[in-house]
Amino acid sequence: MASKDRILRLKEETRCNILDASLKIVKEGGWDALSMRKIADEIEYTAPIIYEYYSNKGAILLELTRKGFLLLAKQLEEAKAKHRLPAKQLEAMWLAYWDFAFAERELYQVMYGVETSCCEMAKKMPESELPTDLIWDVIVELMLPHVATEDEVCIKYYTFWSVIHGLISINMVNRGNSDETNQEILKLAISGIIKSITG
Amino acid sequence: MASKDRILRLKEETRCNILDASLKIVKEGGWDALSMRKIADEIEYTAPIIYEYYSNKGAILLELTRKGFLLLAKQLEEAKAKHRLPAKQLEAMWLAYWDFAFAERELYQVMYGVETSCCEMAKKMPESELPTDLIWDVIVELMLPHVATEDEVCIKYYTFWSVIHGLISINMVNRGNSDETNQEILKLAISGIIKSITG
DNA sequence: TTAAAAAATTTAACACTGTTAAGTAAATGA
DNA sequence: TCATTTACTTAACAGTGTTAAATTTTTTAA
Repeated sequence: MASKDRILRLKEETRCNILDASLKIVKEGGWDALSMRKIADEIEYTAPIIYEYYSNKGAILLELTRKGFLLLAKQLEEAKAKHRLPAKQLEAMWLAYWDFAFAERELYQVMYGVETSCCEMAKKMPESELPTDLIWDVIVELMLPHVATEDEVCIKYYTFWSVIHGLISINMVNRGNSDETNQEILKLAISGIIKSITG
Repeated sequence: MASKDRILRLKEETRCNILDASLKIVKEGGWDALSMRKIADEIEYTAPIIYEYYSNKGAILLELTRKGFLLLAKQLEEAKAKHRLPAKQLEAMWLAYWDFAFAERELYQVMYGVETSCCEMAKKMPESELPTDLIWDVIVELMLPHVATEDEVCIKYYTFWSVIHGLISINMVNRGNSDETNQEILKLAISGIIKSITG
């Protein structure tokens, strides 16, 4: 029965269409815009049909997450293949990682739990700059007697902030390391940047 | 009319109770568990009453966010006050930042857009370790001829990952820096860590 | 004290969400 | 052609944020 095969192929296609439709909706309106009924609209079915292909909404997110990791891995391999020296490879891979995050912004968000909605919220809130200012001032003082430009301090500040916020995020989203490991990474990173300032 | 004052005081108290109730619910069941009706239950009113105090749910989140920034700033100041040398102050402040993130996990999440729901999702997905493994291998190779232990590579890997994921998150949630600044931070951080490996 | 006005609070409703069960239409097999 | 399976839709439930109307309570004025 070749018709069985045809039907199986159609089913696989619909499974794929659901993922494509989901990603399309998310790219147009963000993760909040994604709903089962909108997906159904997009693939020209009604909502309950989707449950024939994915057990629930979470399973769709999970599948998109998986696709994201595979795509990222592929791009890391390509970046690596362009160089011979490990140092160059490593640099190229992290730059590829960076590019992936913004080229596939929505995938990166679901892969690593980067919130999307609170974007415009934290802005326009003066209190949000309080912690920044406090640390900023100490960095300026640490660089004395050299009078640092805005850009110089900015780079130092964001390097500090990135490594610490990154480590926090990673640990919060998929609690990764042991406490000792975290503390070691933290202290090494902090003292490293401080040394790069004091020379 | 002193009764006016009393009423105003009661109103202010209810405003505060709403925030307290919200945070309690979130601490018990995560951000997904927070709903207007549950808040109303907690303060022993019905849902529409809340709109007399906050224009919508977002305004409540915003107020909690503000409280978070104020509390963080306070703790940073306290950390700073414990030291004289700017280098020691800076270290203490970042460690205080770290402590705040986990002591006030829910506040940190809403302040900086750290997703909460996808926690158990990315786990148990083998593909999620693909990018990690790829980069891990190159780090091992870069450290040759020294044969690195698991822990040594782990620290290097997470330092890389933290600074880059952190910078990505910061830019995604409240798009901060210019492209040039980001690239500069990125390249400096990457080459810095690579140098710390190759010596 | 009582009637009227104002404030406080609740009930009901709307449009949406994910999800399930029941019903209907279409395709398939004998 | 008839029966059975498959495909699909409609209807419903419990939940969400939010608004308007109805109701109760409190305050004010006569």
